[in-house]
Amino acid sequence: MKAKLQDIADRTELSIATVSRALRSEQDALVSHDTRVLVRRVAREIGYQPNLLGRSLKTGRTNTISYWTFDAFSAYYAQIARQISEQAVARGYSVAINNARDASHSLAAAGTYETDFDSTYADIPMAAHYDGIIAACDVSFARRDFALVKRPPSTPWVGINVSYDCDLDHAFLDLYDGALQVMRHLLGGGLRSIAIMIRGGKTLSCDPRVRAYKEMMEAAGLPMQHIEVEAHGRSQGRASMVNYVENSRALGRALPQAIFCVNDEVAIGAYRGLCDTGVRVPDEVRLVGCDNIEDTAYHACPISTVAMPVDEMCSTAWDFLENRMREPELAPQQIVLKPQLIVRESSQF
Amino acid sequence: MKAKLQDIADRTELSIATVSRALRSEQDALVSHDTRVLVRRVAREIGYQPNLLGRSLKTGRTNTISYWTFDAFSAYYAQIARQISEQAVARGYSVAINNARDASHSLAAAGTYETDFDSTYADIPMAAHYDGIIAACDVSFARRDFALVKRPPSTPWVGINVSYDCDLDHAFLDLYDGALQVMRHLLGGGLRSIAIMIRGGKTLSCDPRVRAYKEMMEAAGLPMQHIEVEAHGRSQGRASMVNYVENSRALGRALPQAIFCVNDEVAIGAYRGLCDTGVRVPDEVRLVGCDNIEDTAYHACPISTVAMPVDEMCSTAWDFLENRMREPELAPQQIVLKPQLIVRESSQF
DNA sequence: GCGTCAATTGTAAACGTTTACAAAGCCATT
DNA sequence: AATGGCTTTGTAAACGTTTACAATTGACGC
Repeated sequence: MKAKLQDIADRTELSIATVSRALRSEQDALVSHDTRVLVRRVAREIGYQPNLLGRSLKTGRTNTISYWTFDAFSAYYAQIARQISEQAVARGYSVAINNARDASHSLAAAGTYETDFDSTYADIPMAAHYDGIIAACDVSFARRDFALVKRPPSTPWVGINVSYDCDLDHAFLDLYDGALQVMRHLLGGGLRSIAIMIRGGKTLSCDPRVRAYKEMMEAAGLPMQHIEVEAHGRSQGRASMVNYVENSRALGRALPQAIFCVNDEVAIGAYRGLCDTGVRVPDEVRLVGCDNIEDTAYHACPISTVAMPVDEMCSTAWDFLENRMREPELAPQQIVLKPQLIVRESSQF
Repeated sequence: MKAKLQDIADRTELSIATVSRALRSEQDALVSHDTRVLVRRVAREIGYQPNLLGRSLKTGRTNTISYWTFDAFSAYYAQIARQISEQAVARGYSVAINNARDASHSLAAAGTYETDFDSTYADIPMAAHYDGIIAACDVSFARRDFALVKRPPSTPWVGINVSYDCDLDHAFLDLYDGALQVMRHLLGGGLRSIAIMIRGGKTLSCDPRVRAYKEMMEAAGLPMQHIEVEAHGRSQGRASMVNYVENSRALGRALPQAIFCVNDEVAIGAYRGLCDTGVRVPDEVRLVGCDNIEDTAYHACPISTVAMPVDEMCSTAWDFLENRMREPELAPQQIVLKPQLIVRESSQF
């Protein structure tokens, strides 16, 4: 079967302990030079690979962290997952992606992410022995106390993506500020009729983007216009947009001059919906998305969006996590990163 | 610390073996009903979670498989990764995504996937104890013998995505057939000047899409036209397209009537490149991509593409893998799945 | 020749499980 | 009363490491 320490010990006529030391220790410490060379040669010859289970069981360290998320594979979240992964490899860790969507197919099918961490993160991620956790949470989660999330006690834990006003480690994006930039841009262009396109329910009441939108509209003395989508994907954005335009025409209601979409996928869907109904972008309706996924820049009419400092967020989160693993009693480490509005043709004046 | 079997044993005044049996065995086998109930109650009370490392070390099973890939997070591959993940959860497994790109930052940055499995899959995935491996390989790999890939000996292994003409388990996509459909469509529309847009080098000589393109063009007595891209991403597609159009204009050379792009990202980039240079799609140039990533359907001019049966491929691969784990001596299990051309506006006549 | 020290190696326990085997208890059959 | 079989439980070894501690060796200074 697979080679183990004992096999090397047999062949070299050394004890298993010496073999272990010869393989692990840096330089020629703890073991003579000749032994070191011999052991390593034999290890290579018989293709020895350490059994990580045995090692981890003894050391209590797995060199694996868990990335908890609601959605690892759609464009924006995939950027984050990729970054977390690459950082992991660079820092000598493996990462297990624990995707809440996987655990709830029906929810995934419906495209809704209103998932309960406690119920979907069932036994496997809880029982597995991770050295740390990076959790990217959803906006729908915002009102809950991050600290209440069920997780292995005393496992180092860092939150990313969306803010929760808690005193745990986190590297968050300032969605509120991003939305302010969008609204200043649109209002600054002289627009008076601006809608926001986002899911209803809990998300609507919690989302910092909605808060920024509301405040800016109220400050300008303008009424709020909410276009609802069932979920934050392309298809829902398109369906909702087509429906909205047709209704507006039936009612003789004017379309808004601009629509601020909760994310780029919805914006892309809305864009296509406007194409479907023959509404010109940006002449009749201006469009702004959020997240800066790659595709926004490639449309015939490139779509304005808000760029998120994903790389910085992820590497900071990793720094925080490594600090916490080294020094468990550290004070909470927190950073809130500013996004950056990117104006493209879809909202140019 | 964390609760373990011994803690339950102490509290119930049973032996550790009985506790283990009470927790694991189905029904009331091997253990009396009362004991079973008692043990489970105490386990819940003290929040017992089994230590997966200890268990796996003993049983030799980790209930984890590895997904080997060159790129887990771009749109098309993310679809596959998601499907593999969801299937894993549904079947009671965890999946570790071992991404070759993570291991080679420079390559990732360059957007080139010409990575060597042997060198990038270094120690971690080799040493980790996986029950099985699903490997999604790249076209650039096509000429090599799949069987030569370095991997833990005797670990069940299934190949997906691209064919390698080997006798190992695989669930492959018939890219050749997909490309035939594209070429029949374009030639059937009466076009005479058709280019293919793909990376040069090894990829160009190996790719079954190129083979289909060549054969069909030769059969029609038409010359091959190759537009090279540096890598198979949007930005490279755009840059290459802009460059090609400008050169053509400078040389007074006519543009091809259609371009068959190696994948959708390149097609989207090319589409944008044609917008940049003021070339109309599909009136002047027709465009066909490959993979059917979601974005293609949402552009102002929806892009024709080839839909891959990703879900079927992944669930079949999982079936194969589970069969192989159960029955190591099974004959090679193989299936080659047909893609399906989707004609959209970008190549309508 | 003896004690001290450093360098190297070995012994054995531990990490938390699972499981083969043995043991004990009980009941029914002879 | 002895035998056999069934149910339930316990004992102990094993999975492959790491590491505290002990042991051995040789060199060296006195």
